[in-house]
Amino acid sequence: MVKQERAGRTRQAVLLAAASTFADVGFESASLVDISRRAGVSKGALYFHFVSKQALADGVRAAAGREIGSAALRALRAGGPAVQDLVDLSHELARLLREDVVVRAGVQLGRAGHGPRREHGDPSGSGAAWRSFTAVVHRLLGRAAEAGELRPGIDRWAAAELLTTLAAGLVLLAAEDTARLGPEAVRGTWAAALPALVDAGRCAAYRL
Amino acid sequence: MVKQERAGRTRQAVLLAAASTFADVGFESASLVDISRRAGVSKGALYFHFVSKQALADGVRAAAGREIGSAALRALRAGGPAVQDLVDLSHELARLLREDVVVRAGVQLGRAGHGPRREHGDPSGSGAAWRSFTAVVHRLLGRAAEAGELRPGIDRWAAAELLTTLAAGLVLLAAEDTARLGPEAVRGTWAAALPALVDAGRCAAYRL
DNA sequence: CAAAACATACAGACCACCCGGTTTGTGAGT
DNA sequence: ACTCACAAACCGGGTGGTCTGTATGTTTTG
Repeated sequence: MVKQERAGRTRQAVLLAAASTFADVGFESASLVDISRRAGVSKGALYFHFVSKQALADGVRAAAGREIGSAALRALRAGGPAVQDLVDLSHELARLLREDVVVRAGVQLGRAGHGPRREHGDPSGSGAAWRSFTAVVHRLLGRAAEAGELRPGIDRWAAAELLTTLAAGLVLLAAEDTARLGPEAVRGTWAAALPALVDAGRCAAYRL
Repeated sequence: MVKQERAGRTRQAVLLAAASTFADVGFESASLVDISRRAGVSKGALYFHFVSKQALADGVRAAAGREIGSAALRALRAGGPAVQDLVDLSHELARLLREDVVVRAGVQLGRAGHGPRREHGDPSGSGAAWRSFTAVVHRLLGRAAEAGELRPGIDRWAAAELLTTLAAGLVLLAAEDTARLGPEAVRGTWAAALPALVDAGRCAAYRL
């Protein structure tokens, strides 16, 4: 029952090595020997912390989910103009995707999505992740609508799904060209998409 | 020296079986025995037509590329209002993705993108496919701008990349929920996104 | 010293690819 | 028209290698 703190370090090392390997070559092509070598531990140590390869992937996804979730929470709590908060959130997520291997591996594992077929309950399919992303966006849009920031007569759910689709598109395209997650690229996307949400005249009011 | 026509049939059968298998379980998890069983031929026949598993995947991608390319060409040739042509093209692509296993497998193979690392020349990375998609959209937007359909002062390249990103997003999200490629879903996306391209008043002029 | 944490060796399975052999079609020669 | 020779097309078992997961032994830590 005595947890050792060294264990935490190796667990983290394994998680990091796994994330970087998954991000590099994908789930199926990643081998556990390779991961354990990168982590500087043995396969036995790996299996001590994660009972299976799938559990390892789940661990990576969970860690990525925690990071993304906390970013979303911060955006919900920030009390600025809601659309501005939305823009800021997108930049923060892009930064995570650029710089954080765990996040990158997490969404990448969601993309391929070919483990054992997720069944009905499906608590961990990446579909749920995107749905909750849409929900966050929808709440921010609600605040924006109250403040009169949005074009009148806009369907907030449709707009939220639009932004979700855009985010998913960036994720997909970034797999081939990481520059699409750079600040300028995100800014450009916003510049093109913002008129769908906000009156053309007011677009200049936001710092993209 | 003389091609037999039975060969064409088996080659096609193998291609179809491979597409459906790849679409189901992904490239890595697909086994050649399984594919040949589904095609109703032997492993030897498979290897007669495709020298390697990678070649098989390339064949599927090429076939999918041909279908998508011809749809794009049709859209470029159709002489209607350019924005309407764009909408119609999107519906056609969505239909292909819904109903055509080969197309579905083709983009799916592009998504995972974890074969032997594509090098510099990279003629077959899916990045190139998306780029040429952007180019098609850009040309259609050019026609639309000439006809005065677009909002003034729009950056056509940025708009084309926006639509490409949207398409990529739909592809990614459709992997989890095929309904997103249904006509109503596509229509909804257009309804939300069109104001970014066209003056709000004129949106009603298009049949989404 | 006991349990936790880690290492090593091995078992069992799978898979891509190879290869010798068989069948099927085709065109030339008669 | 009929055979024959040859190549295209197809078959299916074998092979080498790799991979996940387990079983068992060793060190580290509270």
